[in-house]
Amino acid sequence: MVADIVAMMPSPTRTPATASEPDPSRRNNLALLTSLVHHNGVLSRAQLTKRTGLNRSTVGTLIGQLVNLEVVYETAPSGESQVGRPSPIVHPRPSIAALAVNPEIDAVTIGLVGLGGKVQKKIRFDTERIPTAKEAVNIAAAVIAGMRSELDTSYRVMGVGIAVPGLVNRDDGVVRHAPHLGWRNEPVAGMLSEATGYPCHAANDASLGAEGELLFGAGAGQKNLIYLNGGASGIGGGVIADGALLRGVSGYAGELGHTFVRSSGRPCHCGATGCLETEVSQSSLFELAGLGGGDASQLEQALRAKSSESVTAEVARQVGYLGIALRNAVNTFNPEAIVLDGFLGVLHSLSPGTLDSSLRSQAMDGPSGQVKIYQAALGSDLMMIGAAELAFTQFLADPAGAFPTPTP
Amino acid sequence: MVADIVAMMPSPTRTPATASEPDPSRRNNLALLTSLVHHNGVLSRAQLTKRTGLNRSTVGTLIGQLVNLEVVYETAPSGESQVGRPSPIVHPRPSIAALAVNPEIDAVTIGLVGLGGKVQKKIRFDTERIPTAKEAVNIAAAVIAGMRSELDTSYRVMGVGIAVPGLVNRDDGVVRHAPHLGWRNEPVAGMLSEATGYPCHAANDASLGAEGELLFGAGAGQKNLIYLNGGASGIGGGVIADGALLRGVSGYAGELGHTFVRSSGRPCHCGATGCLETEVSQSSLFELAGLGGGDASQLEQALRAKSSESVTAEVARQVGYLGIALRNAVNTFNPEAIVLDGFLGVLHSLSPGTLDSSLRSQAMDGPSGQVKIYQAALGSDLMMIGAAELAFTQFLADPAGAFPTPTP
DNA sequence: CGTAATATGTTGGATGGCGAAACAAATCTA
DNA sequence: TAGATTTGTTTCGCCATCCAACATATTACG
Repeated sequence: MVADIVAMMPSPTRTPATASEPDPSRRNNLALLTSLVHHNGVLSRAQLTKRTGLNRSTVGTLIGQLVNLEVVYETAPSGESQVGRPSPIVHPRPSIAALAVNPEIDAVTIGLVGLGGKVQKKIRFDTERIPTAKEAVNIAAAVIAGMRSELDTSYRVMGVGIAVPGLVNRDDGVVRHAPHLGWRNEPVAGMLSEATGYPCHAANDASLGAEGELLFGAGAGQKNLIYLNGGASGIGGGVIADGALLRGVSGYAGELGHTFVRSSGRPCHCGATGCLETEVSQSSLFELAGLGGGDASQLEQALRAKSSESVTAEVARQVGYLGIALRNAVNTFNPEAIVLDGFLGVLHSLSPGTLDSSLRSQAMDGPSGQVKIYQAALGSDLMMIGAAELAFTQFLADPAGAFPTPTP
Repeated sequence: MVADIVAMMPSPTRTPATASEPDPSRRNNLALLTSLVHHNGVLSRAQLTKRTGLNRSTVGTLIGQLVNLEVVYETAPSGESQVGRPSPIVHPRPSIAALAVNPEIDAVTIGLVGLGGKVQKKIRFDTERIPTAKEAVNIAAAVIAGMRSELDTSYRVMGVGIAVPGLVNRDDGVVRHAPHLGWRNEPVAGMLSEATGYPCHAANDASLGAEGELLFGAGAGQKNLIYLNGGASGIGGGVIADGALLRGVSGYAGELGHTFVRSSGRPCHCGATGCLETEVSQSSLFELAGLGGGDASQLEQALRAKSSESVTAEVARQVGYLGIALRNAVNTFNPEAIVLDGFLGVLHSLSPGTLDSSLRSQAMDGPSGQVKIYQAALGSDLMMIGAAELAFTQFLADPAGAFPTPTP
């Protein structure tokens, strides 16, 4: 129970080589408490004291400030009581909110997520054809404009997060290349910021999925996890290492969909051959299932119903390649958990144990020892939560700082 | 600049609270300064002020403390002077030192490294046969015992770091499996600590190599780099992500030597097939070069002298597989630099540009855009420096804390 | 049913590190 | 030689935190 977060202790494993840039994991204690409440939902003041390692009195004054700032509120102690004076419960205020935008090949989804990670609102706007960046921004801006009066009266919106299936430079919000959307060098964050007046940030969808699963989903509490999502637009990946999202120098890290899994494999749109994404795709599964379209759960049902030799063979083939990619990832990252989303989760669920045993036999003893494979837990809310987290980041780092005021 | 990181900021940590110790933020900043001086060698006080973002006066008092603690010393300003009052130069005291131990299949090397990263002493003890863990510990203990009087009079030894070619659990110092040494579940850190009285820590050699190159070598200043070392005992890897070594849940991360590079490849000792380590090895290169043994630079010379079709073909074959592994790594990590050591550096040097162009064509545009490939810079000192860093870690996190006193 | 034990909130005071400002020192420029 | 510039030094005030003592709310127990 001794806090994994402790007041004012330098991390012994990370001695900063250069102090020229602020370490983003360092926060003041106000931020620490806000993050705890946001990510864990409901905690008593006593629990917060234990988790932070701060003094009772300090936590008292800090919570007082957060109450004044209307970031959290306290309620009477819960029914289940122990010996001693009951401790009030601290809740995140869902009226502190962030907007989330997720453009896909057939729709643009806009969501509103409150502090604490609950999706308050989700609007899916189906598009006739693949939206251009401009169209996606226009759609998002229009939907947000429609919500505007409600947002202004009932919420404090901290910003907008955009989850894009492609390479995104998180620092400047430019989509470098989103192959399935056909976007190149689109400054979506800037465009949407211009259109709405809110501060906007963009990132890769799978990276945000990884963060969402880390904080609120199947991987909650883990510090090292790999998230892999399989959808119509290929396979995206996000990696959490030591509690933080792996970003790389430009924020492009985590492209596990392009892991090499087959010699003389088919050419991939990325320019290489034998990528996981080209060998493992959901289209053939949908065909075998006799479905024209649909989501992962429909696919799973249809494949289970239609179990035949050809289905079994194709599933086995895809699981085999997935196993190779996972073996690599496990040897590379030594994670505690692998979270599979979309049709990759279906593959795992259809042949339970196959991936596990494939990992045990292929990956090295040490790294593979503790790995567990999960199916993703958050479903369609995941992208909203992950994208909103992007918009919350700045606020969580400084909850007492100036609240951004939209200037449309 | 950075002012906000330092003052009165806690940092989330994975270590339990030693709540009894006071003044955590001062310790933080002391640690910051000590690390800067250690890793950058020589800096003026003015530079330290800029780098840390701390106030002039604060840096003054902190440096004063470090001088009192005999961690650093100041000298007169350097000759090259600008407008304004010259700023004294701060040097790390090399008498603050750490011991380094590196067992290999044919030798055990023991080194002494001073604060600032300079190798003060290096003793290579050749062994008749592959040393057992016990033998390696005995050798190291004996050599250290021989140095003991000098250590006690002229140095303050912060501990011992052991670099082991294999899977090492950094937390408990147990070598899980070192295939080429034939070690399994050997608590080397505990054994050596028992034998010498110094606090001992162990880690994977390539991981430590990565840290060494990051802090003092070819990758100095980078925040995202991949280090790959090819030696007689296979291929080891270490990854620096966002300025910190990638460890994974048990510290086994970074095993890039077992990246999948070939379908239906040869079986590897790790249990899988098609590993980089089985397809790319130095033994065939040594054969072609007509050498029975030797180091990387000898190999390079011999291969250059003996250039023939068979040499060219084998080099091309190995570079091809290395390219696949690097492509994976680049897509996964989006690093700024790749540092190749040992015979992998030779491969790169023999066919300059091949790896680069192979990366540009295979890896994705975004991630590969900024990558540069380097040959390792530190040579045989690297392991000493990396291992010593392991022993310095605790000291760097709390330079004012209790200095460990050996109790033999 | 009342007292003890336990856990936690609350308050006031003490601590200690840091930044700001004013001043001093050392160098370059003109 | 005077001014500009940069940096070390000193003093002072701030403020987040911890500590200790006290208050409060609940369970445990006779």
